[in-house]
Amino acid sequence: MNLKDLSQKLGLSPTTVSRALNGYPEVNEETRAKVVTAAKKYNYKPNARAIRLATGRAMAVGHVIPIETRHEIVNPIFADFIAGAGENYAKAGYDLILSIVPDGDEARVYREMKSRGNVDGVIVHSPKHDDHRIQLLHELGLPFVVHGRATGAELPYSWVDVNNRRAFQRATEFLLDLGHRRIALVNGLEFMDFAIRRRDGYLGALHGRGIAADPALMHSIEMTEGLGYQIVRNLLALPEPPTALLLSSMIIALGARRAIVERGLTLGRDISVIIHDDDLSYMKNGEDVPIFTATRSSVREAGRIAAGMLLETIANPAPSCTNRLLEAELIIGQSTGPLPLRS
Amino acid sequence: MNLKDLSQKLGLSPTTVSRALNGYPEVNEETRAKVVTAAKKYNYKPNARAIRLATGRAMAVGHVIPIETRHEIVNPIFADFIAGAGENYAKAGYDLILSIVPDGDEARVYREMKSRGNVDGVIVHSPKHDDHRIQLLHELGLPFVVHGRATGAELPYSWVDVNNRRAFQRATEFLLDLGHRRIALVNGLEFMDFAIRRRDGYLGALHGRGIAADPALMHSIEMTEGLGYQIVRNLLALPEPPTALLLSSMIIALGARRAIVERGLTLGRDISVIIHDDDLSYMKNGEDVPIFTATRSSVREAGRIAAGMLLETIANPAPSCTNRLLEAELIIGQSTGPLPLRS
DNA sequence: TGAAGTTCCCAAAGCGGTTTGAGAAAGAGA
DNA sequence: TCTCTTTCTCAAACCGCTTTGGGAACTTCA
Repeated sequence: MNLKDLSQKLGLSPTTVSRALNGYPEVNEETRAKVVTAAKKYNYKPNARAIRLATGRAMAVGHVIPIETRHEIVNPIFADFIAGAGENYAKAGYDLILSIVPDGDEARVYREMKSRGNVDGVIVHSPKHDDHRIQLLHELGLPFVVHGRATGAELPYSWVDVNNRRAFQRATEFLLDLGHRRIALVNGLEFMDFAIRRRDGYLGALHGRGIAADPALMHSIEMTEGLGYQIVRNLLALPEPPTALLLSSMIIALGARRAIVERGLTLGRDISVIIHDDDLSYMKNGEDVPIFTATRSSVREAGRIAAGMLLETIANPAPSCTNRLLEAELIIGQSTGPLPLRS
Repeated sequence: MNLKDLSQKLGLSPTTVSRALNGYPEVNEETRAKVVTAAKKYNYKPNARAIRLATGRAMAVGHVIPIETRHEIVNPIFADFIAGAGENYAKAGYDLILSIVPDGDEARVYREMKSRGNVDGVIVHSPKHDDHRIQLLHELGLPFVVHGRATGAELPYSWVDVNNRRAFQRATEFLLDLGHRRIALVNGLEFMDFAIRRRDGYLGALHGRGIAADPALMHSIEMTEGLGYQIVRNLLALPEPPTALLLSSMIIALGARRAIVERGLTLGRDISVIIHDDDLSYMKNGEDVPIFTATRSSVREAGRIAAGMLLETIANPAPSCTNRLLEAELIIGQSTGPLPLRS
């Protein structure tokens, strides 16, 4: 059942039927009612392919997700981010096109999306420091919103980000207030923009109290359970081990906990841990009582916001940019405590 | 730059240019070469929207991912499954359209995909026991491949699945061989098909040794860390606690480990644990040495296979069905050991 | 009564490709 | 030389919708 069939059944022209269904004012309300009920009756749904060609809009947004090449790791936060974003797309009648692309091959994909015209805009995931993709998308004229920021981009652009710097500064200060002085940082890979900001927050807090950062306590890893375990095990084996850990993700924390337990230490008593919690649906930081003290910010909410911004940009391609800086809340859990007395 | 422009520059008709680029035989090789180089020079990429309308193919595959409504949980295996599937789609020039839909609302989405024609086929995720979606997709005539199976569907259909029953039977037998008799099962929700099969495998192994299943040791939960923790904590607090655990996912296992450690027990010595490991990229079961003894099967590989099957079905819509049953390997890790002597 | 608006609907031209059916040019066979 | 193929190219139709530019019928106003 297509527009032509339907219009014939109604004894109207395709034009009128199309206008009636799309809410144009130049059609009699009585006629419109007839058309609408007929459309429902015959279960008429306009062909998406035809609409796209006729309107020149793809009615789709692209999410280009880089996959870490060496270990082929897909960042697990994507599932929740996309779940949030998807809600908005569905409401607006947009499709979500997912493209999982090896690290460094994204430029090609963006160019192709632009020239083939199968998306109206894209969400940029996992921005690196000084990310070249922003420049490219500007040149291509493809609307986009960045999840995160890319320090160093000279042109303005739209983004949604967590205040990573402040979150890690606060977390560090919280540990300092508890008396900790040897605080280790287990960060994500520090060519990622978020990781740089977190390190800055950590260093800022230490500096504010006149404490020198110890490079032996600062690590930058891919955020997996296994690496979290290894790094923390090494840290605990140091002659002067840290008394507190600042961990960039829940998954690192799971490995860290394994290392801590293995060494016979008790979380929150022998050693304090603060994590950053993206509030992933399948990996909650405790159901009622938080397990870890954490800086929390829902990545799903970020997805919702980013999608909303992108749809807005597509609908109204003004040259202006919107930014949204989300503050992480500091959740006090059971994994932090005062500096233990020397044993 | 569109087909018309390009053909004018070449002094050829759009027909010839189109045919040259699409490899039709009725065009002179010399002409074809000219066309191809010109296309490259002017960076001509055919408009995806026009191709779709003209050919009647959407050049896209839909993944409808149900979101558990109460807790809004997105199954974390999707990220890896889709990463695997995406490789195949990219090669074939297909887009991957992701649709995250509240539990139970999938039927509407499938119908809409069919009538709007924005996909050529779909992958069915998370089949339930006697899943109605299979019947629906048959009626709609939309090509599909199921990741998993749905016991009770009367018509044949294509699927890729792990041999869940055998995996859990082997795992249970392995524990029995180690002398364990009180083996607990912490399964996924048992309206999910995979969970039913796993339970059957577990029960089959017990039955094979003449051991009665104890309902107090069998649990069915949403697979989260938090619930894994709660259930295992309760199990360990029983007057006669289990000496071994069979866990349906790595994430449950993380919670289980927390409960075990909290109780002061040592994994693999005081209590044995076997998990099912989907080999998620960000949640490996140990880098070199496996942490948990596990039945392992790569969900990413399953994604690759499912995508390949679907593309095949779309290209060649024969009435036949393909099935692929993947055997999980049993990985011996450090989390299992012989039944400890009575303390 | 005639002119000027309104209101409602339609024919036709698009969007940018693919595909059909046919024709011109070149080569082969008689 | 003429006819029949084969080879290559093209004009035009088509995919299913939107959108432009009228135009008929009906009001309103002078």
